[in-house]
Amino acid sequence: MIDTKEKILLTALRLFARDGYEAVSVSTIAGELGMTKGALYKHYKNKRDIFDSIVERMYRIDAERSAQYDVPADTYDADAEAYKSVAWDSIRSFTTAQFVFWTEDDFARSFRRMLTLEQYRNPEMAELYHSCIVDGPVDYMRSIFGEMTASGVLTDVDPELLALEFYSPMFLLIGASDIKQDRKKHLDMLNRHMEQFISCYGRKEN
Amino acid sequence: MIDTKEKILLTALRLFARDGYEAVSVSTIAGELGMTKGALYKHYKNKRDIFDSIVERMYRIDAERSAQYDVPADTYDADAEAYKSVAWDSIRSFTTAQFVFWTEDDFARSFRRMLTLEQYRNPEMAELYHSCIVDGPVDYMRSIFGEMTASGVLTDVDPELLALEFYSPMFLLIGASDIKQDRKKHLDMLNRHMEQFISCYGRKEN
DNA sequence: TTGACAAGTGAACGTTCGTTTACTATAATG
DNA sequence: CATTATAGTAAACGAACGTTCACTTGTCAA
Repeated sequence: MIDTKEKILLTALRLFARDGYEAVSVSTIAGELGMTKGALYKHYKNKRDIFDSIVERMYRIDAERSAQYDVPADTYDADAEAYKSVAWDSIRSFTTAQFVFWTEDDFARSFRRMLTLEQYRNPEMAELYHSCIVDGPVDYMRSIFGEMTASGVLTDVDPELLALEFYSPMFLLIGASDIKQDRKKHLDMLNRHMEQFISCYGRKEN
Repeated sequence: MIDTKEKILLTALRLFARDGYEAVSVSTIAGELGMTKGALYKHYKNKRDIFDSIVERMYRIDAERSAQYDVPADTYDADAEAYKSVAWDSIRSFTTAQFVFWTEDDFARSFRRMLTLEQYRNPEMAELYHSCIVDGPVDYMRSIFGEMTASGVLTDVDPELLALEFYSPMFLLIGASDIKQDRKKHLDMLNRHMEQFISCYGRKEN
């Protein structure tokens, strides 16, 4: 089979995401694929090589997604009222897309869980974990809110605090989705949170 | 030494919290204490017994803390304005105490990290993790906010949404404290969040 | 047809795992 | 003083670990 290497990577990721890297044996990965562990070494030079390939893959996926979502936001030449609704709309859809990505996309969901399990052993994984789903998103929202405050679309509360208020419910709901798979309810809570946030901090008028 | 059993428990917890249960060997635990692994079996019948003792210990600690913090809140016989400030003050101090507990108390902090690492393997650990630091606190705040809304001290937004808005920043900051040990900043953010929350949702007048 | 190569088997490697056992030193108890 | 319990060591157990290797296929190009 031509995509055996891919199957190994995905199976290993699924197991790493449940049990942690150390707790998953090469035999188990091979067993899940109906082959012997010796065969794995035709595709990866060792167990760590599989792990590294997973991380490398995620870097690639993340780069592609960033490129896709980096609308330069230079389109605020229209009137203020239009800019306002466009800004909130794009925040809404971006946030929802991020939530769906981290909770429903098989690779991203497993990768996030794997990072969760590796964060305390490996400083590099800790850094990656936080830049992906803790500090990273908060910093990103802070920079957006900073611009919006400057444009007068937001009340002038400290953007860092606003970013925390905005993102942390999403962070909690992502974690909650790992156990209760009540997708509808979590998405609903996320949307209600965003509306609440906008009604609290979005400026009604100029 | 009379408290060897205690030292074993604390050392094992510290290692479990960093590497995960499976990745910690009995030899390593013994080695950290300067003894051979055979000696461990004079105190615990096997490795799992150490883990179970840790969980049992946390149950005990949690029960003691609940008993201590369960002020029956039956003291809202004073005038509304006084009740209001008393309610917010106790929420503030309770929240801060919880944050300090989960981020600075050695046992609680390690236990929380251990649960984080075990949550995907063991449904019982998943349940415990969420009841301790995800759904549990949210549900608790929801019931408090429900009462407060009924008393007219809070705007009548859905208490479940309010609980999410209130607790999730604390949840994120607890996680953030695991890497950046910027204790002052996290406590500061938590306090600013609470003031922001109160100014948003606390009724200024009756 | 032949030869090279890719992919998988199964056994073996040395190491480490959790656990048990025989034994020893120390300290408390009759 | 004799004895019994406690807390430790050191060695061994079988099983599982990651990894390697000789060997067998099947496929495809020369």
